[in-house]
Amino acid sequence: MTDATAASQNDASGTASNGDGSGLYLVDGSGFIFRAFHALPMLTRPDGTPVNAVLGFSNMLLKLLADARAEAVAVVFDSKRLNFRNEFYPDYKAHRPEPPEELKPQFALIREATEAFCLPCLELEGYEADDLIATYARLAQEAGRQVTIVSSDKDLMQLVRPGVGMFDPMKNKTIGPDEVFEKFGVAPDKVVDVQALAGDSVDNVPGVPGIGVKTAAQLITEYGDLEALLANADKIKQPARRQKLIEFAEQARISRRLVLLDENVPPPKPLDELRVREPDHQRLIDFLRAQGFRSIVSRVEMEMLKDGRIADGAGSSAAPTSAAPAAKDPAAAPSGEAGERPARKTVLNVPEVRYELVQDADTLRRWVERARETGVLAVDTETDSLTPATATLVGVSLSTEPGIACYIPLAHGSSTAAAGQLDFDAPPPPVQIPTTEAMAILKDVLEDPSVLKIGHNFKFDHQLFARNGIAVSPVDDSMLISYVLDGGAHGHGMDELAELHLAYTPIPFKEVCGTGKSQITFDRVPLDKALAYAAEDADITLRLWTLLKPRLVDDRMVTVYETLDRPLVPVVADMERAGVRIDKKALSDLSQSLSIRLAEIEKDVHALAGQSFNIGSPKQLGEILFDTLKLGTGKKGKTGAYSTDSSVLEELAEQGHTIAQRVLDWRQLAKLKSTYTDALQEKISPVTGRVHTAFALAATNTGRLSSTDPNLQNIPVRTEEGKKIRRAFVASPGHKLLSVDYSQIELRLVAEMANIQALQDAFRDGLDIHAATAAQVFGIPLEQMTPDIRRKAKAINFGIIYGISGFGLGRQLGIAPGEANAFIKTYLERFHELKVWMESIKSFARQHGYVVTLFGRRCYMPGIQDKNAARRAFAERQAINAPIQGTAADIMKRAMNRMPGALAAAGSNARMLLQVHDELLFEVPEAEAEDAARIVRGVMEGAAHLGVPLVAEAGIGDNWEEAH
DNA sequence: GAGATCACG
DNA sequence: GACGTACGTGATCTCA
Repeated sequence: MTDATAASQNDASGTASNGDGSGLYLVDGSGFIFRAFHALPMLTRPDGTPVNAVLGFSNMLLKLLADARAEAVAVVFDSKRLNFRNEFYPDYKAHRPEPPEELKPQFALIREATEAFCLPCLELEGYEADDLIATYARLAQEAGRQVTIVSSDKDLMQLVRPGVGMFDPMKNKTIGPDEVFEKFGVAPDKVVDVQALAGDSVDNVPGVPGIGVKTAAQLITEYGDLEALLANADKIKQPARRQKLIEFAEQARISRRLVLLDENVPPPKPLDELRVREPDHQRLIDFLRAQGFRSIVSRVEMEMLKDGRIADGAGSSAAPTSAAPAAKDPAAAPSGEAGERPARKTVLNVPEVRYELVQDADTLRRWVERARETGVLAVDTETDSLTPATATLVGVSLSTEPGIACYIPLAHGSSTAAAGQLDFDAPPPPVQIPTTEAMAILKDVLEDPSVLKIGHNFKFDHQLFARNGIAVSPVDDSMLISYVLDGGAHGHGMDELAELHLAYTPIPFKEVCGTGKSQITFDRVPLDKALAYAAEDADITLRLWTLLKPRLVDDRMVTVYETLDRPLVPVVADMERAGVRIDKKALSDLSQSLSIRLAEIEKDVHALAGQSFNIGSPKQLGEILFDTLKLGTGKKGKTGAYSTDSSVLEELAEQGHTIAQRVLDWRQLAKLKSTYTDALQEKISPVTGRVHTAFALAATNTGRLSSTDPNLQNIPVRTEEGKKIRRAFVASPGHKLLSVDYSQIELRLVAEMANIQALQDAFRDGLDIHAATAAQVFGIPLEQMTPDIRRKAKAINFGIIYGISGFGLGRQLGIAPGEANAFIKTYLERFHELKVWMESIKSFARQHGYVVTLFGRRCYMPGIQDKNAARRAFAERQAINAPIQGTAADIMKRAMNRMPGALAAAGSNARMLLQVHDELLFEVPEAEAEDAARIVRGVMEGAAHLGVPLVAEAGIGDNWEEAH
């Protein structure tokens, strides 16, 4: 974004002031601490002190200082003691629980942070931050200064007025009169009257019982204000409401006093002291470094380098640059001359950016040259759809160094004419390099082994270039680097990482293309907007890479990235591009027959219920079953609604209630129809005639892939009806489908990682593992094994993988938790190594906040230190499961990475199409099927060399059901 | 947009 | 003794 854009955005948002440096930002420090603490994943300093809220706070200030430009910023805190409201209403905020343990040490650190930023801290005993904010807002407004309250607290919304706005730093959204009206249904000056009636359970403000915000707003709108309403309470038509208003009139008045902010508290610092100040950079860096905030520090340092502040070793004493004139120094500049001061551009600002629109071949060649010099090139493609296998390439953006980027439009049309529509009045399309020519110029550098290409989710771009005959290499992916470094700690989308690491909000896609029905494709975006958006993406990608790449070495995660995730990009890109063939006719026939059967069942169910209702509505169904028909009492969930999930319905069906069984049938068929037979047909590409899923490489907490749009990892297989859908996945003419899956990989990995001798022996002997464990645990010889005992052992084996609990196992087996606990006890005695291993994992997780797979992948477990026992227990089960599931995922990735090479070396024409966690699906010329099966099994079984053998089983067929 | 439900490993 | 439970995903539907 250019500075001009940034400035205009600020103005448009209404948060900026007159630009004369007299504006004032009042940050609700206390409010922010709590919100940041709960919104951000737990982070600790090397010494164990939690600092997540401190990081959020620092990032927020940094961003604010960059955005606020010429404004003064002050941070306001609550005083620790009780405040004046408790004097007339002792219960005020009485139900507030103690702050969480991890938050307590952060209060002091946040004050330190404020001081490190050289910002004034405002607090006053006996008053809340909100009262101070109200007072300073009034004072500043009277002095003609524009005020922006940085908070999202609804209690502050009463202060919004001309000259006083609010800004929500977490949502990055301004709050003006319109937003206040949306929330309270009245103008800001009536907010306290509404709050007085509606009350607030969080702050323990009583209000009037039975009246919520909606009703309160309606009443205040009708009567003008609270006193007028109370005076006319007897005229209210609704009897219950009238009575409550009369009865609780005094309580409403007290509530109003509680929520009304005091604008006249004695200000702890004179308003004039709240002026723009130049931060002491060295002090700030020292503080941030002490908290271990590396990315933030390097950002500040980068800025200082740019301004020549580090070269001479000086911090704040360095000579001011032209962008930060001496008048900034409060000592040198007597207050009161604010009007003459030019807008400040602090060193904390996002550096100046230069984005160029490339519309001719020579300019593009210059960018290619530049990339050859720097050796790195961030690349991002823009298309007209999210399916890269079939999307049209609309443009390419490049960045060679931070702040320097370009956009090369290739297929932009006229922005006013609708796509494919003839409009002779429309302006002609813009000047663009023909796609083939641009690709020819780019091919050299994209395939140049000495230029590293950097993308964010490059799998997408890889496909587009592959379709243009370009095999991009070598490639780094900032999304995957982030995933390897911080998997489980947060998401890895570019916008989220930009917020987190760069304290910057990229231009939202919807701002460029709109949303919903009026959304346009990127080829219809005007070039100036396309440039700002697309070039920014390449710029941010490069910046993120610069920050994250060195951490791979520091955190010893290079091997995981280099051997598992990085090589996967071209492999999975080719799978997505290949797509899978679907028999559309089979699906549409299935849809039709399902429609008929659903209609029949629906008729039955309505007859059994004695009335017509929506079976698809769990709410209506619950009411029919338990209120109307009174089939048992029903159990209610958190929301107070009856649960009608399959376990409940199955129980009713067993008691002989036909309707429950019929609803179960209906549910199953409705699911199959809506999720699979209908939706899948629409996902067949008209271009390739196949379905192209997207495999997410950085979505799961354990290292698995996931599949979306459509999800091809959850195609039915368990029921007979479901298998019909799987039969619609077919091979091309002359081809077969080959499915190869790992046998019991997760249980083998438990035996390996926990070093369970007896279990390892059983696997080495090639025994039926569930029968073998049953024999060991229940002491029954294999020859006497019964299916029921084997079933129980199987359930325990699965339970182990999930981080077993007696309750869960009991529910699975339909036995009492106590009985299940006895099974677990015996199991752990027989396989005593397991218990030791599980304890060591949990202890490791508690100590480090993450767990590790056999191949070194880290999975962060934010909940492991939670004070709440249930949440902690949940995290402990995750901690047991993640290394098992994650190691299996690692092994599968190793196999996938070796697969194309192994197939090519053997001269096989098999194509890998899908991965379903422990299964790979291939399409292979009929005559080669058996050979391919042998090669694939070899690669999969050889993907890791462990104490237990890995076994892969292959199946061949004309469709997926047959091959599986 | 959240919650309930259910398809898969 | 308390917490509320099997682990990991994504899509669809209803309802506020």
